[in-house]
Amino acid sequence: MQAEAIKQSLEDSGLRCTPQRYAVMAFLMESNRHPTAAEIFEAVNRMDPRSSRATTYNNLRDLVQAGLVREVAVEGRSARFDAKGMRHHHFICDRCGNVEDIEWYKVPRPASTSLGKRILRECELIFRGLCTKCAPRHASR
Amino acid sequence: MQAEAIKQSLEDSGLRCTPQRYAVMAFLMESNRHPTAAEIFEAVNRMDPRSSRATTYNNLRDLVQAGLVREVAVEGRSARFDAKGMRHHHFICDRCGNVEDIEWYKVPRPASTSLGKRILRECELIFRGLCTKCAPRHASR
DNA sequence: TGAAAAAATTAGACTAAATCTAATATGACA
DNA sequence: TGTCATATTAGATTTAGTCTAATTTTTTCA
Repeated sequence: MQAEAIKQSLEDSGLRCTPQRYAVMAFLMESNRHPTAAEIFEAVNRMDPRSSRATTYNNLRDLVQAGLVREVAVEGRSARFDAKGMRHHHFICDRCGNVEDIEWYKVPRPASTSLGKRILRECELIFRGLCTKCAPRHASR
Repeated sequence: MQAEAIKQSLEDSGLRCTPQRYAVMAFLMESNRHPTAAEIFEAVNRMDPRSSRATTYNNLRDLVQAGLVREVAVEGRSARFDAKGMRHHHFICDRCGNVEDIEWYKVPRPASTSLGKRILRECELIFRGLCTKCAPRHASR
């Protein structure tokens, strides 16, 4: 189950699976937003293991170094993080500033396939600087 | 000349062309990196007009609001800015974290044209999350 | 085992970026 | 010129993040 998987991936990366470290990972895995370090700190401390600010920041640093967590650049003042399970790129919309995940395709697809068509549509949005939510409404700008 | 153009664009946006405001704009126009607010503050104060920290931040805020300057999201702790002359999107490389400007195309081009080809190539890089500098070296990852 | 060493955690001090505040200066215009 | 809105200022405050030195936990290995 999940718990074992987290423990495993920590150890595969040469990190001990401490309660505090585990809690950070678990929270990041179940969260689909991109929480700030402060939010993670708060969430982890809402229930058990208790983790000081320093430990939370240290663990985030270690997890990023190990490649298990990615630091995401966003519009705003504080760095945000997300669990790096699937490969995706972070796209920031020009208009609303939201971060949108874009799948990472290992191999370019021909434009004739349906995946190829989807990719092309996404490309179009990227070059307009608009996320999928903003694009339809401003197609003509 | 430049000075007049800046004055004009400030006034077109309903902003008075104060010495401090002008200095920020002028510095951003001539700079091709994406300086931080602190760097802008320092640069503006190296020579004349003198601008307090609060004013520099206020002016940056106003310029962004007016659409003359854009706040750029980067990997790191402090927000960065650039003059928004040409429309381009900011792409952050997965590997090196650098910000790369990507032109903003108003209209999608057919893949048969040479511009179309270039766009497709750029799309490919984006979906790999790599900037042009990193992509060739890691094409096979 | 259990003593010594290594790794992790902690509270709280510190730093730096950005914002806020309240006082003062400047420019627009009747 | 006098009045009013706008802009600027110094410096205090807030907030995210880092650092430090002491303590706790885990590992190692005699």
